[in-house]
Amino acid sequence: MSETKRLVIIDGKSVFYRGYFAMPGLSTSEGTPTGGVYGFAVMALEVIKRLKPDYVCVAWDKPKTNIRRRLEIYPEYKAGRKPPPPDFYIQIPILHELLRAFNWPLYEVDDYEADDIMATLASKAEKEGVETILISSDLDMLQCLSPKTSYYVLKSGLSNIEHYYPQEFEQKYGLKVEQFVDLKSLKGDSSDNIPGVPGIGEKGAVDLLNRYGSLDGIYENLWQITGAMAKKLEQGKELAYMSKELVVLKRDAPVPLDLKHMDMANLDPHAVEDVLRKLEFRSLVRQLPDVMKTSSKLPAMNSPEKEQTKSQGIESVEVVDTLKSENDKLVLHARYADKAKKELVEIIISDGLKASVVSVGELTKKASKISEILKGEIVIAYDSKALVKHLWKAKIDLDFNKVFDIQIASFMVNSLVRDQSIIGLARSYLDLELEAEIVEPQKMALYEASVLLRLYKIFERELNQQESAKLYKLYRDVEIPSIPVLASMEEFGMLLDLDHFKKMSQKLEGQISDLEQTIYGYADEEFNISSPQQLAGVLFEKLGLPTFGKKGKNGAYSTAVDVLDKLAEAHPIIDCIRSYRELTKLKSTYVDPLPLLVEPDGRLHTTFNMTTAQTGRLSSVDPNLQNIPVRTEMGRLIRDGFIADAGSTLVSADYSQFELRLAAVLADDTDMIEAFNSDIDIHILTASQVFGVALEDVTKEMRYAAKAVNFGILYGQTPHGLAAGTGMSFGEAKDFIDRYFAQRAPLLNYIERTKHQAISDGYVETFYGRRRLTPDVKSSNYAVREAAFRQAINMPIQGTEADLMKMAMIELEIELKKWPTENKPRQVLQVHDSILVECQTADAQVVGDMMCEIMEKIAPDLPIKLKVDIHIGQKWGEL
DNA sequence: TCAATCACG
DNA sequence: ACGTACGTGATTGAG
Repeated sequence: MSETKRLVIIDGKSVFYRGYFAMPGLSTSEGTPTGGVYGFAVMALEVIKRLKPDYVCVAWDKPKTNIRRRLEIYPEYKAGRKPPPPDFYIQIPILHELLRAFNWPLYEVDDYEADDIMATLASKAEKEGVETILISSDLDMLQCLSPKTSYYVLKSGLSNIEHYYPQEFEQKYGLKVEQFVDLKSLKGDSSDNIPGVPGIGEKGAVDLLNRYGSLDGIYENLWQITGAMAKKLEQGKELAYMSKELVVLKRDAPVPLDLKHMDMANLDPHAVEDVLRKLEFRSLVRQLPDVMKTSSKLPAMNSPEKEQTKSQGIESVEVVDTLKSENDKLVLHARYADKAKKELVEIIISDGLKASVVSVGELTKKASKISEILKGEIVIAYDSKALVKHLWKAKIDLDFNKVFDIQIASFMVNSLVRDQSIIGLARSYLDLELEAEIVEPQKMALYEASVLLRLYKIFERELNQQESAKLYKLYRDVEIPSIPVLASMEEFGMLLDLDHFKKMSQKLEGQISDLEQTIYGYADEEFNISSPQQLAGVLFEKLGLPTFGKKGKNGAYSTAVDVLDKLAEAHPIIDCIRSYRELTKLKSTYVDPLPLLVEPDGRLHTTFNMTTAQTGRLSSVDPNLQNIPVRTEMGRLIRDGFIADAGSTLVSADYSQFELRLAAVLADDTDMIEAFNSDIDIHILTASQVFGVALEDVTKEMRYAAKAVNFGILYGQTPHGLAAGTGMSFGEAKDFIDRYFAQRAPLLNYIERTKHQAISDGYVETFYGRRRLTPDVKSSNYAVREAAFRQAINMPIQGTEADLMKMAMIELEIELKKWPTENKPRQVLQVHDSILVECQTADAQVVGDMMCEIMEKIAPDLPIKLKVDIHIGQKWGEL
């Protein structure tokens, strides 16, 4: 380990008060109040146990009258603060006694607040090369953050702590630490009564600082700022600079950094015990031996399993090639700088006994060594998709035949576990409390790596539970192999026509403002059309339109499309509102944000989530490319902005009637299967059967009704829902469904069978064994229970679709990799029943044929013909 | 942070 | 008398 020493500086009063309010009225049997001291003692023991400091000291706030410096600047500073309660002063001598026992010096200085003292000491420690951890509850301390100084913020409640390194700060605020003071100067702080610039809040301040860098920067560039913002800034200039003086911490407090007097080596455990006993803190006395015994800087994790004890003392080693596990298993873990996992910090390779840490900068240099080490080993990872994308950048490949992904495994074993993070899984499966706030980020990854090894054993066994090991097969042959396919799609991305988006935005802008004016005209007032509340007010109160009694949870009348559709005849404003909704949705969700997400390669890179949808489907985020509009004319124009590169072409392959075909298979409905296999229009067939007319006599309306039921059935629809969705009356809908099931008895049988399985087995599953647990079918709440049944009915259908799509993508990828020419075709997107490929224009036809072939033949064992439609074009919108 | 709304399959 | 179609993600307004 390194030689770096660690100093903890505690804001004494802040900690004291936290205990005081958390333990109101705590006292000894003699009646001495001890709440605040207790809070301090709890914190002190935590500090020793968790942080293993080499030095500790305490800073103390002088009473308000002694902070002349700030009061001279602004007499209202900290106005409104209540004086300390009466039993506060009684406890101070007791606290001093406790501090003496710990041998922790206490610093208080006239005219300097505790914050200033802490900042001063932290600066001095930094110069000495000492790592500092600050503990307080005032966010002003954040300005002290540096690579060597971190900050624990105490929040309300006893265990509510947030730990900040500069990294966390920058992530949370989107600002550099140096900008913090300017942020406060702008937005003010009501708790300290710091004014800031009136009218500017957090968001405005952050925005300004991002644009102009600093307070000075903002005022130098004031001429660039327009409108209300400029006015506010101009008028608030003096207040802003005065606030800055109040906020900025003084680092010249006359206190020495006297490490000898803070040294933990001087702590006398017996003296501490005596004081704690005297104060009747019995539970703390009991904890004491446990707190004092550990001295290592890298604490061992508490491990319920004996077999692993040896491996818990992880150490960081320099030389990567000393790592070669004895049992063919290595954990490969990544630490990221951001939540989206876009920026890698380092990777950790560990066999459970020791660990190597490779920073991102060294990754390429050590690539061949790392590849060699991983070769032949089972590689245990969490979110290997995010990880492998970073490895590929460094020219390191992963053999996914040997990868065990904990996140995927956990999700397949039980997707209902609320917290599927590593910390959450450690809690659920290992009964281990890993507190992210307590462990430093740098070491957290090491802890997590050792946890992953233990989770591996559990999930490996769980996946193989059933005699047939169906779930494990699905995991090994479908889920894991689809990871590199998806990773490669994410990495490749989709090309955007930025010019197209710009033009569209301008066009929409104009149309929307026209609609606004028309709507205001009808309403005879200006209001926020996007606010359902205000809109309801205009429609139902001012214009007196009928409400159909549909209300939301907050009691307001609904203005959703189905309501608006019914009102279309009643007032011309309705149609404008429908258009307004459509256009603003398109503009603010797609047209404006998408171009901003384009990366330097001109492409949009989504992330596919494999562990979100409870049915096994993928989801797509940042951005979501699976809900790009297509249903309306305007919407489809957005797809025209998704294009193929020069010389390239897009090819799409869509499964036709995918879910209905699968429902037929799962229900073993030979009529339906036969119809699909002979290419009969299923909705016409259904209509003819239900209405009792010949195929050729089925009208458009009859087919439409039949189609609605065919789809509704997949979700367990009720007569009421069908009526609402189609405009039938309740009686007609009920009648229709009855006749439907008379013709499709196997489907009804499937529904009953599935509901029964959900109750008796506690889960339902897809054709390939993917499971969804169904505890809610036993709920005593009618609505919850019925909803659970509908989910259970739908899951095998939607889930089998998801399984087959992944298989198809894996097969397709294998074939595309064999492509003979330099520019191989690439899969770029999956949207539940369709796959999009970008390829050389000359290859398009052949690629289309190949996709069709692979997808239709993906499951020869399935007793139904699958049908795939191919489309080719330059723009997605053309397909 | 939640509810409402609406985009997709 | 209930409460009414499955699976997602993003934006907006409002407390």
